[in-house]
Amino acid sequence: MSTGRQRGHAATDATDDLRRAIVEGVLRPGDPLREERLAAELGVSRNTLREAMRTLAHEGLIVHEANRGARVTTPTRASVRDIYLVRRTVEPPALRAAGPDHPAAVRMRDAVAAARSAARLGDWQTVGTADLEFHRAIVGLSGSPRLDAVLDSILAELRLAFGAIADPEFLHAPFLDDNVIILETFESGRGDEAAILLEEYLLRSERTLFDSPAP
Amino acid sequence: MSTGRQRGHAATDATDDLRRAIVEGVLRPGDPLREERLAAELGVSRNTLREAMRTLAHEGLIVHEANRGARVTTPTRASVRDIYLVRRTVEPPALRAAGPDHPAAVRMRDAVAAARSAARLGDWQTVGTADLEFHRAIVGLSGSPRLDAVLDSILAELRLAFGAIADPEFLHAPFLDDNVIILETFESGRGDEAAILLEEYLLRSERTLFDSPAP
DNA sequence: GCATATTTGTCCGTATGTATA
DNA sequence: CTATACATACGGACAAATATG
Repeated sequence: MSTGRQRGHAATDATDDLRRAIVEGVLRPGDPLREERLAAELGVSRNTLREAMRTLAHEGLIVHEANRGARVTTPTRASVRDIYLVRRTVEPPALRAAGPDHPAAVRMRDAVAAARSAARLGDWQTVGTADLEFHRAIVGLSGSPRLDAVLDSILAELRLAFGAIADPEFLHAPFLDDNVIILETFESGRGDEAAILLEEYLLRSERTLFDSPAP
Repeated sequence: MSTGRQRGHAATDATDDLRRAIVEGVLRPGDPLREERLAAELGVSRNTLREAMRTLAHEGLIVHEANRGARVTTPTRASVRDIYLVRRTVEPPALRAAGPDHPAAVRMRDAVAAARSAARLGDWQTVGTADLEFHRAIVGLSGSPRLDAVLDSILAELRLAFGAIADPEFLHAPFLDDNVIILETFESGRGDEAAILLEEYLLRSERTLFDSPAP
């Protein structure tokens, strides 16, 4: 997983690479981000790396301590609770406001399909990705680039918290059917009902995360 | 507006200075941000300035064009509409979920008081600031640092859009009483009702902005 | 408690590429 | 089409803060 692609804007590429490394767990919560070392690893200068780190700090994936550099953010119970509060605030209204003929609805269908087939193969990593894509698609119904950005940032943080949990099957398996039901309810025109189901889903999902070993 | 204060972290200070300059209209929408010039003006190096610009780009106050540098974001009808959609999504639920004994409620009271007394003096600039503080306080009821951050960013963008309008009295005067009523309704324990009033307020406020000369 | 090694925070000089007069 | 201005990016430097032996 290194070269080959056409690397464009160095700072943006470094941001993306570093974000991926954090979200995929290559860099773990609490890990210090040494500038010299990291810059060499990403193939950019220290200045460019620092630009990338600013962005990720703004996204909440890393935290700066004065004169002590940056570390990968350590998720806490409070931050997970907050993330789910944001999700409950942002996701259900999108289902309420849009109709089933909305163009973004196909994204929802595709995501559910991808999650189901990955689950049959036992690929829980992919199930997780598809699950998050499903919820991104829901917010996509609102047609708001700003709400999209909020959810992207929030879900990246959540994946960071997921990383602290060993067993992704335990995390995603119970909710596959929920997504299907939410989708079907929405597609049958009962957006309000789908929104309520989604809210319940989010409450249960949060509880699952809290009842798990790590955080 | 220059020295005197104790300047700490240069990058952070530069970010704050630049944000202020944009939000207060010293730099106007579409203005190019020349690195050499701006860095000198802010008293930092170009590298440090670039870190600051990354943050502001993430906040939506400036936009980068590849190899052509950054400019102050030009608000559009679409962006104003989106900003209000986010506000309607985030603000009313906060009123619904919290009770009138919530500690953040005093912020609401203070903001309303400040707006009223500034209005008596005809200081519409201050009225505007207090108005936004009122809505920040509402979201503060939710106790969510992430929703706070969302609203901060959104309202900074909105102030940028306000800047395009000549007459702040026209913009804020009609809504002074709304805030008072929303506050009273909330304090009497009718949070749901207050949320509905707030939603209507936001719809009217958006329309006022659209009916105004500039955007 | 002190001397030393690391690391950040910051700045400068400069090379390269891209857009514009 | 050439010249100019500018953004992008790199590498080196150094003081100050911090960790380490």
